[in-house]
Amino acid sequence: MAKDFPTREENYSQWYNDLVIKADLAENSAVRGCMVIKPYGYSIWEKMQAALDKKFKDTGHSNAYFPLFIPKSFFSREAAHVKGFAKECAVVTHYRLKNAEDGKGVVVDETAKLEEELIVRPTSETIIWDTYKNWIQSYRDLPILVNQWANVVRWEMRTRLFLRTTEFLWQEGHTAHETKQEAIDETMLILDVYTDFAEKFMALPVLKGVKSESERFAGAVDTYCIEALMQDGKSLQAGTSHFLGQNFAKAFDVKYLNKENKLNYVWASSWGVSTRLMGALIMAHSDDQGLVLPPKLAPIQVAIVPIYKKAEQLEEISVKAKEIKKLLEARGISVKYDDRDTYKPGWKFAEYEFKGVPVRLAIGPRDMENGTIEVARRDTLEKEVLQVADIDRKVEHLLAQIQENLYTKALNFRNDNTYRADTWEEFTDLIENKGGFVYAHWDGTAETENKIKDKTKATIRLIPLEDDKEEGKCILTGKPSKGRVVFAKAY
RNA sequence: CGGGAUGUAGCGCAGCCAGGUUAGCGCGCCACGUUCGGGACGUGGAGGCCGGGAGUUCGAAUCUCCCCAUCCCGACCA
Repeated sequence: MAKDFPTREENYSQWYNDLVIKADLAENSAVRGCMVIKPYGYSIWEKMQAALDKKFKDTGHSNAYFPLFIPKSFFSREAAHVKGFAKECAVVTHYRLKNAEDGKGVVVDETAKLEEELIVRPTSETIIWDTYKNWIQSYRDLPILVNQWANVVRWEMRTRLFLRTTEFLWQEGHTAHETKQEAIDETMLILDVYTDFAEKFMALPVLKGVKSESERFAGAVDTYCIEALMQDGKSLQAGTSHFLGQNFAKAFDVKYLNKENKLNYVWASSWGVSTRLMGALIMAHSDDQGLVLPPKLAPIQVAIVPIYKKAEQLEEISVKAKEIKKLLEARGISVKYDDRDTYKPGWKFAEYEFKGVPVRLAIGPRDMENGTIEVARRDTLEKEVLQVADIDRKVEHLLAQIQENLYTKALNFRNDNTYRADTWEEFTDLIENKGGFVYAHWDGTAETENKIKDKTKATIRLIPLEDDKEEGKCILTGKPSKGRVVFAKAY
């Protein structure tokens, strides 16, 4: 299936593109910039959804669903918001087609023009705050802790599977609170939820921080984020959580009566992660042999391959294999027993390897005689022959070990690719020749940030939250800096 | 929207410059047989409006013009 596959060294972006397609995760569709997420890829996304959804519910949130379409006028209510999204909105102007006069196909029926155009949501703050206005009258209605799983559309000029597509899937949480502090607490709570998810499920270490003004969400007071380092030394924003202040409450006139019978604007947060996480997952762990998936997100955690010559052998092996499958499933492990006769064992080995299945078991006639089984792990590509007794416990343990190992490997990689720069020369050298995260001083102005971006293509990924604030001088202007920020080239 | 390139079988490509029988090759696909502990082999077979349209010509995948689509670079991008 995937023999001619470039190494990361040879061509990193080709490696990524080929991996996504050849591992059956997604493909380009007939619609420019929009992808088809294939069953194998989608089942990974479903696992992500399930884990995140549980975390949201466990922290008191409920799911709801708001419309795909947003009246155009809603967008202009919040000035910064419309400015940020105006350039990438799909607009619905008509609601009917008709047969073309020349009989060739259909054309837009110009008489069916919408009174007010509809925007296909690039995010849902506006429609949601217009709705919340009706839900909120008193402090007793607060907080509102709602999340929605949805698709959104942002008309991107250039797209890449999972990393940037015109339409993508995500979740967006939208909360309303009595006080500023509650809204900030919510923003930070979700940042921790995302961090925990990235580290525990994706095996992906992330940096937490706040965005500089130029990277801030359109309409937010503060945007917090988690950033992860990919194997090519570029940073990927894996999730954002915004403290919206009272911006949307004021734009949509959402007030509540407090206990003192006084009207106040509510305080808000919004937060989201998207199918972009799939890109992060792929680029964080995979190698030149293909996809590597952390056990907690792998659709198939264990593949069992029988090795046999005759039909009677297969029958005998199948009995044993199915027995093992049951034992593993009893421990909550997802298992695929692949007894297809249409592919040879070697082919199957290569396929499961390429698709990142964490553990592969092989049973052949020799094993049947010796009471053994071959166990291969995807992360290290190591193989060993174990006694089949107690195999379910051994595999369960191995899966946990793989999960741990992937995280450690990714963390070591990040540590090895995190630098400090004190001069402009050091900085440009690191950005150009090494990549990775570079901690450096910055004078705090958008102007300097932009100049650095123009000169090096590196941007401020985040301002660390609770780093020891060390004073210094801006690497570009030499002006005073209150603390180091994290620079990197980014996706 | 600028610069460059490419459209030939499901996928990847050759053929085009120097027009000429039935358009090839690899992978994949189907059937049968032998195989099966790291991507098997043999034999036979199916599959093409050569991106679309117009033109030149006795004759066009090949030459000319127009159109369409895709990819790469740039601009753009919470």
